Amino acid sequence: MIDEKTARENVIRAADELFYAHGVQAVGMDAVRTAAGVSLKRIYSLFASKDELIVAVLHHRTETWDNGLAGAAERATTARERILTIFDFLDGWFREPDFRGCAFINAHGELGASSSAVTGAVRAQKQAFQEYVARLVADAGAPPALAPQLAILAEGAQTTAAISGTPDAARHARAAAETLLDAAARVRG
Amino acid sequence: MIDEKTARENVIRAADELFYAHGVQAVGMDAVRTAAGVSLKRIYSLFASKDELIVAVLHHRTETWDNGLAGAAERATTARERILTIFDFLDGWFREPDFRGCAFINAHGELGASSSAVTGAVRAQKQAFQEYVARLVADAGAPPALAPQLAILAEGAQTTAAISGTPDAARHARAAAETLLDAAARVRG
DNA sequence: TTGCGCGGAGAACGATCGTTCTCTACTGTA
DNA sequence: TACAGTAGAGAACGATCGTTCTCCGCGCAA
Repeated sequence: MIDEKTARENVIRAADELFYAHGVQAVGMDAVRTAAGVSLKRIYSLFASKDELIVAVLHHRTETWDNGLAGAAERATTARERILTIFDFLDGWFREPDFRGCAFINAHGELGASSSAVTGAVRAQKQAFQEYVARLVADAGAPPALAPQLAILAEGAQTTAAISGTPDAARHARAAAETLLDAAARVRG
Repeated sequence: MIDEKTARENVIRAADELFYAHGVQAVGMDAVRTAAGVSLKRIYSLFASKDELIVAVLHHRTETWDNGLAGAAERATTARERILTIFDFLDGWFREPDFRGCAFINAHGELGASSSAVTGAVRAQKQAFQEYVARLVADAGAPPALAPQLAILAEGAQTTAAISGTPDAARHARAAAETLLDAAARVRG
């Protein structure tokens, strides 16, 4: 038998892929069982309900996102460059063939009205991203008001890329971010 | 009996409110029937399927959105101001108690993977908005590259406001738009 | 070898959904 | 009054979903 940790990971990874590709409600637990290779009984011993599995998947997505962001930031030497790597990271993501928008935004649109657990997980992720941007903005010595503006650019790029089906939004958002950074630098001195 | 036009309007209006408040998949046709006061048989004589009703609702939302945007723009005298009224319009919308994000983004996240008709309607609306912004940018004599940047700000403000539950994003996006407009004017001379 | 406990496969259950069908009541005409 | 046509109310149908239950087979102690 597979040990509990591996089984958990298999279920979350399979559910993540299916939920992201088809939407949460369009994927039945049977499909998760088949994809994960873990029996339904086992799944329900690991997660009390589908709702709990959804939240676990969102937490897993948060880690993936954070790691991707941190990995992209490593290539930068200055705080300003580190901010711009956010949009380079988005650009690479948008070009992945199975890109289908931000899983958190999608989950919120689909379940936000009915599941407060989902709303909480999504809100926590977005707030963490806001704080990440705020740290970078502070490191760059830019005014704090710049942070939510950059975060809004990143959010808008994600929905625009998802709906349009092209990765152009990353480039546009990056250009806007540069303009905002330049303007902030000009004001500062 | 209600005439066909009124029945159609009643169904679309009822479905729009329910879909927006609870999500499309969470609302059954029975609930639409009850809210619209139109029998199921009649609904299915007006719309071949739920999918067709969803698309009709999205078209109705497009008109509402266009009218709201045009109404806000009327108050402006210059092209630059007309661009900024977009964010004033968003601000007012975000403050409505039943605001729950952009219906098109929500519908795309929920059904975009399974219904190409929904994807098409959503994509058409977003493209129309992009073109609207592009016209205003041209009227303002700003470089065309500014248009997608402003549109991305508007999209990002909508998702940020929906998830955070506060209307602050409209103010932040407006400030960013002003900076971008100023920078474009500075370059132009 | 025998008995036991546990896990896998998937059938079963109750609820709900989109869609269709049945039955009844009403309208207008001769 | 008798009749044809239509629309409303909601029951019915088949499918699907989340969740639970049953049955079977395998590994291990004595």
